[in-house]
Formats: sequence, structure tokens, C-alpha cells
Amino acid sequence: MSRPTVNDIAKAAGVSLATVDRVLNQRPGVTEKTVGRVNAAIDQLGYVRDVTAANLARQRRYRMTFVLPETPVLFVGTLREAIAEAVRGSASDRTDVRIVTFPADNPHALVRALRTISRANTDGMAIFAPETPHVRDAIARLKADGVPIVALVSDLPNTDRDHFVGIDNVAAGRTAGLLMGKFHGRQPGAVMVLVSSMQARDNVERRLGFDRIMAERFPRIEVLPSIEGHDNDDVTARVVNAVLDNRPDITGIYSIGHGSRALLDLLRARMAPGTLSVVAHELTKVTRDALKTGMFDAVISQNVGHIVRSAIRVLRAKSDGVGIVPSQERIRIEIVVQENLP
Amino acid sequence: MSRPTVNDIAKAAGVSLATVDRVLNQRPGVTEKTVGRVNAAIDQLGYVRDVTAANLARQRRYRMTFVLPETPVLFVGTLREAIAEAVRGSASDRTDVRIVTFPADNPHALVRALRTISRANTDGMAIFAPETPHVRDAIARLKADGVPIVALVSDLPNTDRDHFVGIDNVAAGRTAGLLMGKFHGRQPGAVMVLVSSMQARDNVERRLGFDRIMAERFPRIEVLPSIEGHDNDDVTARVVNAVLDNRPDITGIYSIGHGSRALLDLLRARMAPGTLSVVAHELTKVTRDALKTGMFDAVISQNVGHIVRSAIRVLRAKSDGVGIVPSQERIRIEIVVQENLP
DNA sequence: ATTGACATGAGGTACGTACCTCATTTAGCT
DNA sequence: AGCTAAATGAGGTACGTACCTCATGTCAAT
Repeated sequence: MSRPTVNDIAKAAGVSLATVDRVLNQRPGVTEKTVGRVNAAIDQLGYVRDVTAANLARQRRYRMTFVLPETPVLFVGTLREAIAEAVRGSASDRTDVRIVTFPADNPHALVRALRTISRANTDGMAIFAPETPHVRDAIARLKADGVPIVALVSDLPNTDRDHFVGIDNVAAGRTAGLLMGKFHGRQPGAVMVLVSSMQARDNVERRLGFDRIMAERFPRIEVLPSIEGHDNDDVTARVVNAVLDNRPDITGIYSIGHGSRALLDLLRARMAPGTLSVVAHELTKVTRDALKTGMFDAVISQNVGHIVRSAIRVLRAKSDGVGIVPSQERIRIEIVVQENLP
Repeated sequence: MSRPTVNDIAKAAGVSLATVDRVLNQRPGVTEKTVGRVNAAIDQLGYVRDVTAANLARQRRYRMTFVLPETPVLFVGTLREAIAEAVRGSASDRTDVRIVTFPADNPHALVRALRTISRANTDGMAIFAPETPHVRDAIARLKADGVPIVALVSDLPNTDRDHFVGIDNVAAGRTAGLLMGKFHGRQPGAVMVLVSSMQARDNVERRLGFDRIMAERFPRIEVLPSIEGHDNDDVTARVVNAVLDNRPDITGIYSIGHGSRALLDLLRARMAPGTLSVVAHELTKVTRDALKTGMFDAVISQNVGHIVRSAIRVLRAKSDGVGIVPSQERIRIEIVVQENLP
């Protein structure tokens, strides 16, 4: 029941080992007819390359590059930590990981950062960045050189990226809306929606999902227009307090962005836990604290450890030309409440 | 920059390769003094065995045995499917997986099944079974022979098992209770609790957690004594219908067990979606259907794919004497509602 | 000094694959 | 038939580790 080896292929195809190697690795010097015979033997015997033996022979390293925004947003910090942890856990499997960052508000810096990444220093890239023409071009360049690309957290649907590792943000917004509606109860009320930036695709998609389900299933709850906090604590505090001052009928808050301390602080200063229904996104130190103390009711989350490991797995598989286990690489929309905090 | 090899250890310790091999693999014929020198060199250079190269040299296979109950319970079916999927995905990494089953209601058959498992045919065992003295003995026997053991889904805390792969069921019950309370709203009411069997540890623990949080946070909701469905559709239908007939003030149902079709069918026959708040456990074909159609409000779930992969990873790591990534092997209590169905 | 037991070293093969070199064979053209 | 270019084969080394054999060295006892 042992696995066929290159020697078995050589015998079955009636050729030498050198010819098998040439066919397997697309090296020149083999006629089409012979290529056919070797490939037939490969199919017939169900040969699958032993990637670990090949990596040993080749001294293969997998150089993965993660491109991340530099931002005070805590969620990105959790991503960085997850990458650091993955690096520690992968020391023994030939994977080298580096992080390339760009200031979140500087598209030129992003362009410059992407320029430093090439086939010469990267075997796979995972990128969390907005979709711009420059990003599209950089991805096309790398792909043309055979570098697999994973879009991380926020999809880049109009690029040639190989895979998206993240959640469906429309569905995440719908999930948030369903919970808000159910937590809210049957009385009428108004829900404030706080976003980081309406430019960010994930914020837009989440709001879309939220609006849909609130309209479909909880029409007695008024959903207010989005207010933007720009991932800035002072701005957030100002705009949220303004709404709370002007709308005493507010019964819930949906925080769409990647989480900030300001919202938690101002809620703490104004009211007791449980006064409003609060649903937020992403599990960070702040949202953990808020869940524990009852200031937030639920956090819609994605497992950053899983995301990072998945990105690495997918990039390696693409590099090796082998398949992935689709269910393993599917990132789930997680609902976290006080009692199931991981 | 490159990883030290056994040749580097030999040089640093001033001994031959054969001596390094003897020390690394605890072979006889080396003085304590020389062992010390070699181990010092290992520590100094930070040598880590290349397990994939060693496996190639040894033609190593990892023979994993999963011990599962035979039962109509759908959750166990999802476990089996997850194992089958993991087997397909692990064809290339030397892991052989087999399943040994025992009838769920037959402890003697379990004993017999465990007798067939030994160091001679197994390199690691994952077991989902009740904790009995016989199970304890079998685990002790296998452990004495160096076979690592993982308790699957239901912990075996009074055995020598190496690791538990599953969720904290008390916390799962608390999570269910929190959701039930929040979905329920502020009015008084009564919640029925349906269990598979009060003998099963996970059922007991979940009920414990549920009771605690209902008493702590939702004292206006009355929690009824458990009714047992014994994982039997006819029994379940009878006992649940009896309660619903006798208690028109029932406002919620908490289904603790591993899920059955009967509950869904009878609710369908009696009422429109959303009439009662229903919280159940485990994601199966039935509970998926119930969530999609709005008959159930939430399902507290554990990701069986993750569980199986985790068990295999942990057993392999134990076999190799290497560490695990704790956060990767932590199984989360997942909350699934209509909108975040995976 | 001699002998015996144990420790250690040297050298070799093996695993599956990658990659290289050079000799031999084959096929096509003149 | 002879020549040339391309295809193919044979043989070798390499990767890191496992595992084996046998020769050599060391040490203690007689």
C-alpha cells in the first residue's frame, strides 16, 4: 500500500529516472511522446510528489510576506500578534514570515512598500489593504512572476488574487443586525451606527447587511445614518456623545469598525452596563473588556490566529501546486458574548 | 542563519556522528560525560530535529485510532464525516486514520473494542466515550506503552489522557442561558430543558451552567426540571409534547443534547417560527435546517473539523515529542444563528 | 605487559527527490 | 553510409536523519 515513487514511474513508463525528473519538473529535452508516457504512468499509479522529501533535497524555504497597515486600530495589532505566534510555531517547517507595513492613511507609502516585494524575495504574499489601481497592478506583477496572493480580511475582488481569507462582511452585518434586533426586544427605538470610515469596503458591506436585516425583520427600530469616527478617539467621542445628547430615544449602538477604546470609555462614563444594546466587531483587548463588564452585548469576530495560519497554508499550497481543504480555510463569522469569550 | 544539523552537534561536542545519533535516540553505549557534552552542544546551538527528514529516513507512519460510539445521533455522524475529510486531506503526510466503534449503549462492547487497540497497531488514540473504570484502565495501559491519548468532545478528567479536545460544557451551558435570557425579553415565562441523558457528562455540565446563569441574571424566568429524550425520536416527541400540553406558559426550549429531528418536527407541527425561543447544541443537518427556517434561534456549536484536525495534530506532536500551539488547539464555543451559518 | 569489555569513530546504506554531468542511443538530413 | 543534433540513460552528489557494522581506542584488572 506504499506510495509510488519516481522509480515506480520510471519503470511503468519504461524510461529512466532522469527522464521522469525532466517531465515532473518541466525540464527541456523530452519528446512529447515520452512526456505523454510518463504522465500516463503518473496518472495510472496515482503518483503524488513527496513535498517534504523534495523540500529537503532543494533546501526549500517559503518566504511569506504580510502587508499590513500601520494604524492604532487594535484589530490590526491582534493580527500582528497572530503573525508573531504563527512565526514561532512554524520555525520547523521552512516558513519565513516577514511583515511589510505602510501608514494607513498614505497610499503613496503603500505603493512604495509594494515595490519592495518581488519574486526575488517573496514566495507568497498576504495583503490587507484597500483595493486601488496600484494595488491591482502590484498584484498583477507578482502573479505574472508566479507569486501567489492572498487577500487578508478585506477582499480585493477585482484583482487576480488567488484566495480571500476573511469573512463575508455583508453576512457579518446581517448577523449583527439579527442580534441587535433580538436583544433589543419588541419595543420601538433607535440604533446609532458608528463606522471607522465609509471608504473601507468592510465597513460599507457590514452596514449594507445590517440595514437589510433591520428593515426586513425589525422595522420598528429606526436605524440612524452612519457617523464616522475615523479610528480616532477624540472624533469618536465627540460624534457619539453628540448623538446620545440629541437622541434620548437611542436604544442601541452598532459599532461597525475595528474597535476603539473611546466608545467603551464614553459609555462607561454615561451609563450602567446593559442600558443600551451594543454590538461591535473584532475581538481586541478593549472589546474583551467591554464584554466581560457587560458594556457590550456581543462582538462579531473573526479568529485572527486562524486567518494567519490559513493564509500561510493557502500560500504554501499554491506554491507547491497542491490543493487545500476548503472547510479548513473557511473563516467563520463568530459571535462572542460574555460567556463564550475565548 | 541556517538550522544546525547533527553534523554541527558532532563538531561542537567533539564527538562523531554515531555518538550524536546514540544520544539523540537514547541508544546505549555512551558515557554520561559524553551524553552531557552532546546535550550541551544541542542546547548551545539550539538544535531542533528535522522531523520530516527523520520520518523520511525511518519511513514513519502515524497510525491514529478514533474510538467513537455508534449511535443515530447526528452529531456523531458529523464527527465521522470530519474524520473522513481529514483522512482525505492527510494522505500526503504519513497519517493513517482508522475508526473503531462501539454500540453506544453497550459498555461491554466498548471494553472489547478497547482491547483491540495497542502499541502494536496504534501510535495515538482519540476517544469519545464515557469515563468508566474500564476506559480508565485501557488508557493507563496504552499510556504505559507510550501511546498518547486525546479525549474527544467529552473530557475524561480522571484518566491519564494527554489532552482534551473539546469545549468547556459548563461555559457552553452558560452561553446558552445568556442567549435564552436575552432573546426571551423582559417578561416572565418558563423554559423547558430537554436532555439526551443525564448520565452523559456533557449534558450534566451544560445544565449546570445554564441553571447558574438563569438564576443569576434572569430570575423572572422559571427553568423546568430536565426531561430526557434518550436520543430517541419517539420518546422525545412524547415527553416534549406532554410538557407543551401541560404548560401553556412555556416561552423557551433549551435542547441540551446532541440534537434530534423529533424536536424540530414537533415544533413545526405545533407553531410558527419564533413563537418560542429555542436554543440547541451542535450543528447538524437538522439544526441547520431549524436555524434556516427560524424554528431555532441559536445553536451552540463546536467545529468538528477543527476538533478532528486538532486531535490529529496533538497526537502527532506527542508522538514526536514536540510542542503544540495552544491557541490553535483551543476549541471555541461557537454561537450560530440564521445569519452566520457556516 | 597482556587481555577483555566498553566507548567511540568511521564508513556505509537507506529514504524520495532534486539536480548535475557525460556517455550512449536515436532520428533526421545530406 | 556518415554526420549532427537532440533525446535519453546511467551514475553520481546532495539534503538531514536513522540505523547498521566493524575497526580502533581507552581503561581497568590481572
